Parts: sequence; structure tokens; C-alpha cells
Amino acid sequence: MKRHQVTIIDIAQKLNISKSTVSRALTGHPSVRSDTRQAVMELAQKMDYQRNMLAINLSSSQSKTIGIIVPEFVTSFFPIVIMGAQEIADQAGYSVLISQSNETYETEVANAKVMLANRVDGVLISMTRETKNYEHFDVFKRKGIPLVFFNRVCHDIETPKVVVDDYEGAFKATEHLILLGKQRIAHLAGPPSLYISRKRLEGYKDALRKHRRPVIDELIISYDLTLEKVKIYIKYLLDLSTPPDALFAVNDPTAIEAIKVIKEQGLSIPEQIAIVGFSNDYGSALIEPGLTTMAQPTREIGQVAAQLLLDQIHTDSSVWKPITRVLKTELIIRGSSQRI
Amino acid sequence: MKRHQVTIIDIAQKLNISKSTVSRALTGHPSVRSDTRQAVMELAQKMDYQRNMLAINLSSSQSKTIGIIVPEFVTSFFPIVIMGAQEIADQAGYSVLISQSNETYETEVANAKVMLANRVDGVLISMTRETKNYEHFDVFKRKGIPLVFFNRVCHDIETPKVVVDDYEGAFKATEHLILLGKQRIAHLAGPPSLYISRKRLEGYKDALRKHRRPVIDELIISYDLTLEKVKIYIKYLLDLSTPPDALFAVNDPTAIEAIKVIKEQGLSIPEQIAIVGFSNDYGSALIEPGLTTMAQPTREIGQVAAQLLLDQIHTDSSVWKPITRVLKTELIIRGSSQRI
DNA sequence: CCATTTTGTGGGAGCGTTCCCATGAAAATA
DNA sequence: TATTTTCATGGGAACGCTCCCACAAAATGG
Repeated sequence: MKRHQVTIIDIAQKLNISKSTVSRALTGHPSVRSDTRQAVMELAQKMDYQRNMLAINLSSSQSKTIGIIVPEFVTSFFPIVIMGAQEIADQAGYSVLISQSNETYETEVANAKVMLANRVDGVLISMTRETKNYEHFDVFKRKGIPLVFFNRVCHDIETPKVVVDDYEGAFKATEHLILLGKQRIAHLAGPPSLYISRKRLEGYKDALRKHRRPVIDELIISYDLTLEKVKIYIKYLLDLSTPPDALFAVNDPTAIEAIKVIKEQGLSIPEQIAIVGFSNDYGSALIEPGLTTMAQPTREIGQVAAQLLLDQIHTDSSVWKPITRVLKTELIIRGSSQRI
Repeated sequence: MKRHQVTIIDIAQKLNISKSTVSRALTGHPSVRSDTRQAVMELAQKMDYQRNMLAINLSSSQSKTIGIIVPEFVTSFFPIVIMGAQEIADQAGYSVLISQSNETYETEVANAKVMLANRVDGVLISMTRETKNYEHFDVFKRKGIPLVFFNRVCHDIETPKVVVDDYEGAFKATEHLILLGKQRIAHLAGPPSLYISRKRLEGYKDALRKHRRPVIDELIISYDLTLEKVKIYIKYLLDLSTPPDALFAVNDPTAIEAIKVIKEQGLSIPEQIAIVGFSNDYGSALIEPGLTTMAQPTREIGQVAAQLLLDQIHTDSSVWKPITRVLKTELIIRGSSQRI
């Protein structure tokens, strides 16, 4: 049944030396005679020997693997973050175990368990929009496994984080609409459970205040990020006695959905209603009109987060330094808010 | 330094029983007295015990992990395939190790090594566009590790595959353009090293032949799928003495890029030139005009591939049954080829 | 009531490494 | 030449688990 694997013992026997010597030759230990090493290397090659990470991991009690938990995979944002993280991990010789929580709290908890069971050396995580209980993160802390949050971070737990300047980004996005001469700027916000939703909302409000515009409650809608609902809220906004003449959406998928709905309703963008998103996702340049958006350095987020995690792993202090890295966003102006 | 992990031995000692019994209790072995099991379970819970997969894997010589190697991560296609695969893997209690080859042969080889070293129980793979040497796949065969190809498959190696009806899809796509009354239909094809490129090219040609149209060589361009080059080829096509009035692109990213270039050139789509893509990627519905495309059941590809792989893993015959599952494509008509 | 089966448990090898310690030979030093 | 140092190697425990085998106590049967 069980196919035999080529082990260092096989090599040792053929060469009539001990497995210790083979191990040393293979790992590049200095105190091995060069002809011995040579012979081992050659035979290993010839026998298709592959070091068994399972054994190495067990022996060293570390898996040389980092876990990444993301809420979803469909929009381009998370895949690109993962690319960035993987680059860094690869360079450092780490494998990457990826799982997506599907925006579901239960799945996130289950994924965390899997990571734990697989003894990952650290975890990169962006929470689901539902996550309000952080017990499953505490376990990592108790076990001394580094955790780095990115994008959707958790502020009730001391840990390194990588975020963008959500407040400032939202501020600038809103200001951009104000300077365009827009009078009634609506905001389609994310759920208050997410820190980024709150920050972006704040930036939006402060921009209005700075320019002495009223903050109008009926123009602010907080929703749970399930895109199907965008249609309902847009229709609500358009049906107001004085509808908005601009919309700042919490993220690009939301903004894109909004554009679709507004076009369906026969309104012109940006004349009747201008739109700004947040992220610069893949679709933002494709949709007509192009979506003005606050670009996030997506790949860089992944790189920085991975680097931070690796740093934590290598400094084996048991306390996590709660470093927060804030990356800059950049306004990209496209047709959805262009002055014509 | 090394933090102590809670092991079954810790539990055993506290309870004054042997580790065998603890192991049995934890794994649900029948011959354990129920009060013993109860006690073990409770203590395990209380002590934050997490089974160490590293040890279990080594002991059982299997990792309960499947590997997935994809060429890239940016277009929506592969992430969605992965989602599908992960669903199936999760259900079966398998973890997923993902790596992307970045469309580079060397990286693909390196990734394969990592998979091997981590003793994955099987691998799902879609090759890079450069891969012409299959030695790194043979290793899996020699070691008896199941391999399932999807999308970009390899025909020089006997293995299960999951593909879509590329020939038929291309045939229908081309026929659609013909029925639209288009006379000179160009084809921007993929590299001949990829089976899907060849099949799609064949379908295109046969559709022309069926409708007694000439196959014009100057209208057929095979390129290496690096999107930056699309611009060059489109310009070449438009500069022909009699330029094409339709374009069938090998995939959606190519088609989308083509639309952008053609719009830049000031031509009207679909009146002057109609376009059809292949895949129904995320961007296809967003771009203006919407891209007519042959939709692939993307998520299903992942599910079927993972299922096939799991089947192979569980039937422990050493020969791979070279089952090929062909999934259906479906023509989705949008603005880029609509009769107005 | 003794022989036999069942049930629950303990002991220990094995999975493939690494790494520490011991050992003998060769080389360097006194 | 005697003694210490270096070098290359071997032996074996450890990593945390599973699983086979053995064994005692309890249950069953004639």
C-alpha cells in the first residue's frame, strides 16, 4: 500500500555511512569531508531524494509556513495582497497556507483552528465583516504565534497592523467632490463593526465640516457590504425629495455596483451624480465612466504585512509589538467625477 | 526559547492514564470508556490543546494537504477556480497549499519542489504559458502523487484533466460573428505551446470553413499572452489594407485590452469591429461596451478538479486514470457584438 | 465454576529528521 | 615521543503522534 519514500537512511546505507553524516551533508554543515558530501549529493539526486518537510517540521517544531486568512477572493484586492505577501514569504523560504473565510465568522474560526493545527509560524489576517468576537485570535496570542492584521484590522487586540490612511483618503475623496462643486454628497458606508468603515465615515464628515457643509443624516447609509443591496440604497437616495448630486462609496465594488444601478436609472454620471470609490480595484478602470477612486498600494500592503510578520517570527519575544504601518492612498481621477 | 506545546502526554499525565488512551479518546476510537473519553475531552479543552498536524502527518506519512499551482492571480479566473477547489477540499478535511508560478517556468519547477517537500497528497495544476518541459511533473508520477491538470493542461503526460470544450466554444464564438454578418474575422490566439490555444484556433478555423469563408493567415496572430503586446497586434490588424471587421480573442483579458486599444483608435464597437472573448471574467461585464464571451463554469472547474484529485488520492492504485472531464461553455452576448 | 471471549488500557516501535554527545584518527603542539 | 587539539563521523534521543501487540479484568457460556 504505502509507497516507500527515499529517506536519508536509504542514502546512508548505500554509502555505508551514518544518517547523521548524510543529514549534515545535505544541510550544508561545515564538518563533512567534501568527497563525502559530493557522494551524498550525487546519490540523493540520482535517487530522487526529497527532504521530508513533515519530519523536519516536527523535529524543529516549526512549519516554515505562514497562514493567510482573507474574507474573499473575488474582487482583485485580496488576491493581489496575497501576491505581495507570497513574494516576501518565498524569499524567506516560507510556504503560504491560504484560506478564505467567505465573510463568515464561523468559517474564520474554523480556518484559525486549521492554522493552529498545522502549526503555522504566523498568520496574516483580514477579518470578515461579521467578526465581533476575538476569542479565536487570542488563542494565537496565548500560544505565542504572531498575528498581523491588514486592511480589516482588529483594534481590541494588541498586534501589528497594516492599514492605509482611511481617514485621510476618505477626507480627500470627499473634498474632491466638494471642490467639484457638488452640494449634496451621499456616503454609502460599510458596517460600523469594521474600523475602516468608521474611519472612512469620519473622514467624509470632517471634509464636509471643513468646507462648512452640513452633514446630512439621510445621505449617509451604512450597509453590510453585500452588493445585492446596493440597488436598494441607491434607489432610496435617488428618490429623496432632494437627491444627492454625488456619492462617496466605501469601496470600489460598491461604487461599481452603484454606477451600474445609476446608469440603469438613466441618470448621467458625473453630471447629475458624481461618484468616488476607494481601492482602485481591477474593474474601476474598465467600467464606463471610469471610476474615480482612492488607490491603495495593494501589493505593498501584502509585502509590508508579510515582512512585519516575519520580523515578529524572528524576534522571539513573546509580546507582540503593536506596530501600525499606515500606507498612503492616492486619488485617481477618472470619468465618474471629471469636470467636463 | 521554545515555548512548550500542550501534548497528549501532558493530558495523559494529569489524568494518570497512558498517551495511547488519550490518543484514542481524542480520535474517537470506539474502545474507550465513555467517562475516560469525557475527562480527556474536557481537559483538552481546558488546556487549549490543539492536535499537532505536523506529528500526525509524519506518523501517517500523509499531509492531508493538496497543492494548487496556478500561473497568476490577477484576473478573476484562477482565484475563482481556487475557491471552487477549496470548497471541496475543506469538506474532505484537506488543507490547500497555493502557489503561483507567475507565468514563469522556473518558478513552476520551484513550486513543484515545495509541494513535494511538503508531501502534499496531490496537486492541482494549470501550467504557465512557457512550460514545454514536463520533467517536474514526472517526478510526481514516479512518487505516486496524483496530479490533476485543469485549464492549461499537459497532453504529454497521462493524468486526469479538467477542461472546457475549447474547440466547440471557439467554434460557436466564431460562428456567432459570422452570423452577425462579419466578413473578415481576425483571431488573436495564444501560444501554440498551450493546448487550449491550439484547440481554440482549430475551432475558429473550422467555423470559418463550415460557412465557406476563407481562412486568412494575416488575420491570425499567435502571441504569448503578455497583455502589453496586444496594442501592437491590434494596430497591425487595423493597418491592414483591408482591416478585419471582427475579432475573436483567445481569452477575456486579451479581448478587454483589445477593446481599450480599439476605442483609443476611435473605431466603433461593434459597428466597425465586433469582439468576442473567452471566459467571462469579472471585467467583461464592466467594460463598455460589454464583452461578448464564451463563459466558462469557473468555480465548477475547481470543484471538479478537486473532486477528481481526491478520488485519485483515495483509490490507491499507482496508475493515474487519465479521465478527462470536459465542461460546457456558454455564449454570453453583450454589446461588443450586438446587432444594433 | 472454570474456560473463553470481550473490553479497556498500557507499552513501545515507528514516521524522517535534527542535533547533541561521544569516539577514534589525524594533525598540531609541546 | 607524548599530549592536546581538530576533524569527520557514528550513536541515539527527541519531536508528538498513531497503531499494533500484549495483558489484566470483566463478561459470557457451557
